[in-house]
Amino acid sequence: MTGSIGPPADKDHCDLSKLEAFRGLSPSLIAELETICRPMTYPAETTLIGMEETPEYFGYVRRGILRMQRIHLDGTGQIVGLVAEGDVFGPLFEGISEVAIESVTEVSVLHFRRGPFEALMSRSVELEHFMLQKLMIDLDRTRDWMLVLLNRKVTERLAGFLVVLCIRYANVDHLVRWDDGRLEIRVPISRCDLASLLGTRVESVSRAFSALAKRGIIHPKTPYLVEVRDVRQLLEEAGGEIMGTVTGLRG
Amino acid sequence: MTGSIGPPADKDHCDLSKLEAFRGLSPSLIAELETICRPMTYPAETTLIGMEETPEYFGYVRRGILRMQRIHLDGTGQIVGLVAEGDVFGPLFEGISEVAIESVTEVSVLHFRRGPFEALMSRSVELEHFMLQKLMIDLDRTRDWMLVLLNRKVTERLAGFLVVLCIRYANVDHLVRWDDGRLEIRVPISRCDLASLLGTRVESVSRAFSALAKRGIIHPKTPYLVEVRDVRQLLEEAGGEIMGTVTGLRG
DNA sequence: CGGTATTTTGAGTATCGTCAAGGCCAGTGG
DNA sequence: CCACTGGCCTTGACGATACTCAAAATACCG
Repeated sequence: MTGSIGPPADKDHCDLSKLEAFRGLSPSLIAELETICRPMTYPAETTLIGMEETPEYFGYVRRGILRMQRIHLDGTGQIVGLVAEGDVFGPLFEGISEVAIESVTEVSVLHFRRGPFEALMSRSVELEHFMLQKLMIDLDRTRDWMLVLLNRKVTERLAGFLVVLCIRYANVDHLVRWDDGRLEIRVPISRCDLASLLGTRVESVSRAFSALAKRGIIHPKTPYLVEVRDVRQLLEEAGGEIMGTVTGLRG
Repeated sequence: MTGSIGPPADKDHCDLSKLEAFRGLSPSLIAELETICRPMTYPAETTLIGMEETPEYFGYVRRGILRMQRIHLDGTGQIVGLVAEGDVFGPLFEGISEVAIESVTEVSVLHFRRGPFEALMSRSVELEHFMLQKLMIDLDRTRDWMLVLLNRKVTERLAGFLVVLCIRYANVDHLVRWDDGRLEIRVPISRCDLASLLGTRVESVSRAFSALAKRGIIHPKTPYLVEVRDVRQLLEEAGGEIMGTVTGLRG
């Protein structure tokens, strides 16, 4: 066979129609998006977008974990959220980024060039509507995370983190696995980052893991792999009834 | 003079063009919005929107303070945010409300009936764009508030609350007053609500006020009126450099 | 297998939560 | 007008939790 038949083997081509996040968009819009889209890969611990910077692109995560981080003047950083497969990141419009976006693991992302993307958004009601819905989801998730942070005990916040992880990334990146009725969670970040995310210290996070383990709620196999032994108790620890209605929890 | 000349003295008429939040919208869109708008007043401690409910309207606050609250099954509530003059509230589209909206003080709001409002939004790109920007602001503010909650000490979270109050509501509702170089803040909620908002207990909030007062940073005149004596130290306590870039702080 | 970084554990101190008591203010009724 | 009352705020005392510093144990990487 000389000359293939399918689409050209353009290494920069992005097939958006296969991605869950873009499901429902019209083929023509997807085609237009694909023209301003470029796949990129970054190693772990890389700054994709600095703080107070107007990046050249708007991003979509295909694989890997990133953290949203507020950098203080003294160099220390405060993690304010994670970005995972299927999430989008980066400020819309002229806005400067309020947070830095850094890779935790190696990441594979799609870049949408800002200028063309925003131009397309002003032309396409469909895209603007799409972004509005993404924003609403983001807002809901941020509010949900706020509820986790409002827990007073570290064990409660840790439990909340694990629950949120299960709910948001149930079928993502092999983060959560239902293994014959046992729930296994891959903790995607270091204890240090987790401490920052939960608003506490590394030692307290470690003690919280130990405390939940001693109560038989979880069983940490390695620092990055946790088996949940009692989902009900975990939910209760995470704030109980609250989490029953968390965005995205169905069933 | 028999028969007035100006607009009809319709008591239900809303003059949106005078409201800061609607600045920039085209006259025709404002006119359309005015037709589906109705002014309402509620006494303090009233539930405007219950949890898990699809309200009949979308709201805009003209005067007063409301709280967003998550109600648990056991009847206790967790406050997740405040809504003040110029803010909008209520879920868009079919979404059920994730939080209850309750008045703290007597409030004067504008109702926009959901059906017509959403219909107008799908017709008017301008309105959809407007709502998208409102959502982005909301998201930024929620992230800012998250930073406040990530502070470990109650005094720091209280300082953060006061700073956020100054920044967001600088020229609203007489909440903040620059009195001859002295800054006076009206605390719009009870200690009990404040404790819930900060993720702590009433007693700790009270102690935090006392601690900041003893250090000369603030001077509580009444429980609901605080004079800030050292803005710099207050900012530092609130998280220092972080708050320097908080959304809306300019200059 | 060794070296390094990360994680966990330990001990002492600071902060917070809990329970209890007291103070302040507004509204009520004598 | 004043005492009474109830709600809210503040303060005190004590136990629980978290932070700090230090050291040990474990995991990770070549």
